[in-house]
Amino acid sequence: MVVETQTYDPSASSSFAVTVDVVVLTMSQGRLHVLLVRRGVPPFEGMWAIPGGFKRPDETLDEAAHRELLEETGVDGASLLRQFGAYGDPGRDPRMNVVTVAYLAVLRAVRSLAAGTDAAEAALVPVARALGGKVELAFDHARILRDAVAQVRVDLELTGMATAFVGPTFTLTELRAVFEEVWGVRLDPANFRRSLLAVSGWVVPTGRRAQPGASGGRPAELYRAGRRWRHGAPIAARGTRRGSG
Amino acid sequence: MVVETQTYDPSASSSFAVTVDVVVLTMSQGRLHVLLVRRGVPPFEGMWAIPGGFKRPDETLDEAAHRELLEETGVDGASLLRQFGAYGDPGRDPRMNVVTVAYLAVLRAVRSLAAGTDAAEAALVPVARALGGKVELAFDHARILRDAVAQVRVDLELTGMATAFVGPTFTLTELRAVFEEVWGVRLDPANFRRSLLAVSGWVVPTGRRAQPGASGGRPAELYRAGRRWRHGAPIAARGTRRGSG
DNA sequence: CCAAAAGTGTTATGTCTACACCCATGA
DNA sequence: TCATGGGTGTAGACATAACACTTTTGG
Repeated sequence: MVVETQTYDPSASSSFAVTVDVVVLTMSQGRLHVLLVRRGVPPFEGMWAIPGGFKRPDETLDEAAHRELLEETGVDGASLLRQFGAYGDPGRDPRMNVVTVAYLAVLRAVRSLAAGTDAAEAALVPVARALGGKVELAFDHARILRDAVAQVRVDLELTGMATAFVGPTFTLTELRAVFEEVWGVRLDPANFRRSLLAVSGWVVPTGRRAQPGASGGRPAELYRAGRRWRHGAPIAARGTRRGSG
Repeated sequence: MVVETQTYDPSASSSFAVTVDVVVLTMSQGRLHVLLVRRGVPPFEGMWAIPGGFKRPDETLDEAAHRELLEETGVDGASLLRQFGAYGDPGRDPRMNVVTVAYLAVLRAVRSLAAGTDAAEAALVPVARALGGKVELAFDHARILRDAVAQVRVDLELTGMATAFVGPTFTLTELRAVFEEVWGVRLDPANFRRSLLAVSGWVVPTGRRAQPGASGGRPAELYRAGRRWRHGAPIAARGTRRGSG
């Protein structure tokens, strides 16, 4: 058995470029969308890619992810940002050795995100389309996106990630739509409501009510995220599977 | 809003050394243990560290982790190996910019692991001791070990990681001990048995029986891991918490 | 025979699901 | 007043926890 103490002898180490890629997910028109940018230079010129950039030596990986998110979306601060994987296959970038650390950012639909950007360079793409083979992604970004979506499905059950998809106040129907879309299930509104309200702390009623839609209906109560959206599950994933995701 | 396409312009990137650290966890005398190596050179000379080494440009991160595990323990092949985090804080290595990708390896107690090694250079240390402030770990390895243990607790519920702690055949009492130790709970043997056997596929009876201990007792049936130890949970974590972990 | 450990049965309690029903609104 | 969507009640199915009891071994 060889015991190799970690010496970091420079002669034994190759150097890599380290990047941080941020998979920005959001709900738009009831569907899960991902923010993609179109590459303007080779390699993979013209193809869509997950936004990202180089890590600087004087910042942590988390800080680099925050910086990238800010640069790409203008969103700052306590936005939900979660590291979920590192990718370093040889040849994943044809020009140099690159190891990328992938982050997941969950945002509520930001209109300035699509509006304020030249559509040819950045766009919100439905995840189903981005992974459906229609859109060819640069590098190994299809794999990274697949892993990101898998991570969301797990985190939705284990953490309070769901509220990051909706606004500061929300109706339970809006929140339920997040679970239904990400998990590809249909949840009973009555039981969903009880699951969340059974344990005090998940959501807090604001006392205000939302405007009903044009077709009428009783106005829904507005809630805000409670203290303990981390860790523990408000609802279990073992719902009835829908036809498609 | 700045749309920064990923150009990998070398002038914009700094170079990093990339290492792979492998947190080897195993059960020994009923307690969770971690394999640590003692550093023979500065920095942190004489302190304990998580084994690891440099990633080579021509191998994937997973391959690097497998190679490190083989070099450290002699264990090869389909051993349970799982990436769980990347660490790149500036200054985490005082000499150079290092980003490390951390892996979790779960092994059943290998006697050659402790026996075949000079005790001054590698040792199995109880996790409680390694994280209890008694043992000072090099670099940010205390944080990495904490994250690894947190990951095991989650994976034990979400995947079939538990069987990786025991031998190719095992009694249900052995398997239950893994859950009890990692989660810090006390589980009812009767209900634990039912939980696993209720869904066929988790464990498969071999027909053979284990030898009872010196103090007698009915010999336990021997099982082997079933096909579907991934994904889904054989047992939920919401057990009664014990006094200590 | 007794102690110890494995395995089985039983029951009270809790949780989840499905669905019926009531409430508040727009048109 | 009707359609629409939000909110409440409830009975049956199912899962969980607690614990008494039986089985099989060593001494």
